[in-house]
Amino acid sequence: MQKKKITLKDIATRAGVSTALVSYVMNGKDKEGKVGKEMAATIMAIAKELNFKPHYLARSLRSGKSFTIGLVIADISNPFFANIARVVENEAKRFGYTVFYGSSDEDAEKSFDLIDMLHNRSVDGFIIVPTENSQSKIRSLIEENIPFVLLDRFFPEIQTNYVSTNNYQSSFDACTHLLEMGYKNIGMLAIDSALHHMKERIRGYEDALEIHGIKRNPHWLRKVRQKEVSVKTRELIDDMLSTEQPVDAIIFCTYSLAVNSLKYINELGLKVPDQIAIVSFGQAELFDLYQCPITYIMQQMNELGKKAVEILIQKIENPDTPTQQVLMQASIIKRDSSRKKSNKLLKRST
Amino acid sequence: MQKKKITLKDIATRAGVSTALVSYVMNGKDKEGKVGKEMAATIMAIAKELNFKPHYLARSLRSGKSFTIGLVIADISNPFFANIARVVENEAKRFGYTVFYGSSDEDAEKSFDLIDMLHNRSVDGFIIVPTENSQSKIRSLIEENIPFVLLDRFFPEIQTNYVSTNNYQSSFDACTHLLEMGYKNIGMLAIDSALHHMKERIRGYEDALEIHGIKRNPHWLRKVRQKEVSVKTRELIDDMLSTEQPVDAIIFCTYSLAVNSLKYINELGLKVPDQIAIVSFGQAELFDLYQCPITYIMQQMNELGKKAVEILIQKIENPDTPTQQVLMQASIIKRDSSRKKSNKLLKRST
DNA sequence: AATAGTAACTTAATCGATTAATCAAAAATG
DNA sequence: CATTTTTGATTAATCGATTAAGTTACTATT
Repeated sequence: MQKKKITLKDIATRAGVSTALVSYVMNGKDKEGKVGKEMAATIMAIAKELNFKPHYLARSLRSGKSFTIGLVIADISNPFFANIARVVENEAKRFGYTVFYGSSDEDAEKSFDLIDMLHNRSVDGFIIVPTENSQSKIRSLIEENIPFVLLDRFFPEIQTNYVSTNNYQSSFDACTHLLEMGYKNIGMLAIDSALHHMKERIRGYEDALEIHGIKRNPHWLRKVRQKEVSVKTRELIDDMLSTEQPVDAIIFCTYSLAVNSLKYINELGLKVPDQIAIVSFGQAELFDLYQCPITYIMQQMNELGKKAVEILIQKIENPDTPTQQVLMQASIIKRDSSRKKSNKLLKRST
Repeated sequence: MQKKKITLKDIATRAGVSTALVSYVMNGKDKEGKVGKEMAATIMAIAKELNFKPHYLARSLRSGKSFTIGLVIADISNPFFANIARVVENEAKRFGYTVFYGSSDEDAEKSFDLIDMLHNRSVDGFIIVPTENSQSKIRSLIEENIPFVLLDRFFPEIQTNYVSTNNYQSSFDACTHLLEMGYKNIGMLAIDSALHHMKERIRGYEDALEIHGIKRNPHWLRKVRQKEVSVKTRELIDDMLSTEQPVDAIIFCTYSLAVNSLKYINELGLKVPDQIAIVSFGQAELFDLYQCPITYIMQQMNELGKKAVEILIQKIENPDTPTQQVLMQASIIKRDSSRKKSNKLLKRST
C-alpha cells in the first residue's frame, strides 16, 4: 500500500488540526474530556483509515520510556532458559512491554556487552541471569539506578531484587530421595563455580549425606569448569565409578552435565538405574526419552519468570518500590531412574 | 558513577565546541580531514573520560537506520531454530547489527503481530521463518519495500529472497537410505500443512518409494496438524503399525513429531531399529541419547544462518541488490536407528 | 454586563543525534 | 596585493512524538 510511514502529522493535516491534538487522541486523553467528542472520532477514523502505527523510537526518545525490557540469560541452548525466555516474553507482553534478549553463554564479558548494548537501546530495565564474576556490573547497575531483577541466581553479598529457587533444599531433597530409595554411594557432578546457587546445591548434597550418617568420599563430589564440561565429564564419571567405593547414584547439577554424562553412560552400556541411579537438575524433553525416564528437580519456571517480570515492572513504574527477594521451592519429579534399588547385583560390563 | 546519560552536548560543552563537531568526530569523519587533528583528539579524550555511549534511539530516529534486524522464527522450543537464532545473532554482530527475535509458534496471526511490532521498532530488515498462510504479510513487505529474507521455508509462488534446504532431495535420500538398509515398509509421519517445504518432504519420500518399485500404502503416510501433534501422534503410529502391512521404518518430518513419537515408541517397548527403524528431520541432543542413536538429516544450520544474514544486509545496504534464492544440500547422518535390517524376526509385544 | 470558568485547540520546546548549508579565518594562487 | 581555496568549525533544520503552557471562543455565574 503506502510506501512511507504514516505519521501524526499526516493525520493532523488530513483532519486540519495540530499534531498535538492527534497525539492526545491517540493516547486516550480524549476520554479525560480534553478533546471534543466528534473531533476525536474523526481523528480515530482517519488514523484507522491510514493504518497509523506510532513510531516507537520517536515516542521513546521524547518520553524517556521505551516499554521494553532486556533479558540476559546464561545459555539459550539450555532448554530451561529457553523456556524462561518464553515465559518472560509472554508475561511482559501482558503488561505492554516488549522483551529483547541475548545469551551471555556464561561469559561475564559477553554479558557486560549485552547489558551495555541493551542499555544503549534504552530498555527500561533488565532481567538478568548473572554469570560468575559479574558482581561489578550488577553493582554499577545499582549505582546508575537502573531497574533490574536477578533471575535463577543471585549474589548474597549484594542487596538486589532477585527471584530464584531454594537450591539448598532441592539438592538436599534429591540426595535424601536417593538415600530413601536405597542408594548409599551417592555422587554429585557439579560445576566448579563461585556462583552461590551452585555452592548451595553442593551444600545441600553434603548436608543430606551428613545427616543420614553417610561418610562422604571425595571421589563422589566432582566439579568441572563450565567450559570444560564436554571434554572432562567422561573422566570424572570414570573416576566416580572406579574408586574402591564406586557410586551407585549420581546427581547432575546442570543440564549440560546431564547431557554429556547420559551420553557417556549410554556408551558405557550402563543400565539406569540398576547400575547407576540418576537425579538431575534442569528439565528437558530428553529426560522423558532416555533409556529410562530421568528423575529431575522441577523448578517453577512459570512462576519464576512471571514473578521476575512483575517485580521488574513494579520497580520501573515506581522506583521507590523496596527490594524484593523471592526464593521458590522446587519439587522432585520421581521417575524410574531413581526407583528403589534392586537387590540383585548387576555387574558392570566395562 | 554518573547518574544521567552523557550526551553529545555534554562533551561539546566541556570541549567548548558545537555538538556537530563532536558528532563528526564520533563518526570518524575526522579521518576525512573535516576536523582539526588536535581538536579531534581532545574530543575523543573527553568522550572516553565521560564514558560516552551514543543514544541509539536518537541516532536511529534521525538517520533512519537502526542497525537492527528482526528475526521471526517459527518455534523457539525447537532446538533447530534456537540454534539458528544463535548463528544469526553472532553473524549479524560481525556486521555491526543487533538482532531482535521472537517466536511465532507457527501461528500466522502471531507472526504478523511480531513483524509489525519489530517494524514499529524500526528494524532495518527481517529474517523470517514463515508460517502457513502468511503469504499476505510477505507480499505486503514486498510492497512496502522492506528488506527481508525467508529462512528455512519459502513460497515458490512469491518472488523473494530465501535461504532454504533442498527438502525434496533430503527426504528422497532418507527414504532411499532406509530401502538400502533393507527396510521395505517405510512410513512417514508428516505435518498436515500447505507449506512448501513439507510438501517437498512428502514428495521426496513418495518418489523414492516409486522409483524403487515399492507400492505405496496409504496407511504409511500420515499427516497431523501442528497443533494436534501431541494428542494425535499416538494413534497415527498405532495405525501405521496395525495395518496388514505394518511399517518397519518411519521417517519423522519434524522435531516435534520425533519427540512425541519416540516417547510413545518407548512406552510401547519397541526396540529401535529391530522392531522399528527411524530417520528424523531436525537435530537435537536427544537423538544422541535415545535407546539407540537416531539417524537424522543434518541441515547446514551455520551456513543457512550466515547466508540469510549476508543476503539481508546486502539488501539493506543496497536495495537494488537482485533477489537471491539459495537451496542448500542437507546430509544424512547415519546412526544405529537405521542400521541394516536384521533377519531374525522380533515379535512386537503389544 | 462584567467576570470567571471551561471546553477545545494550538504553539512551541524538547528528547539526542545527524547533516546540509554556511561562515570565518588562514593558506595558496596569480 | 587582491582573490580564490582550503581548513575547521558553527548554525539550524530535522527525525516523530510528547506535553507544558498558552489561546480562543463560548458558557456560566453573580
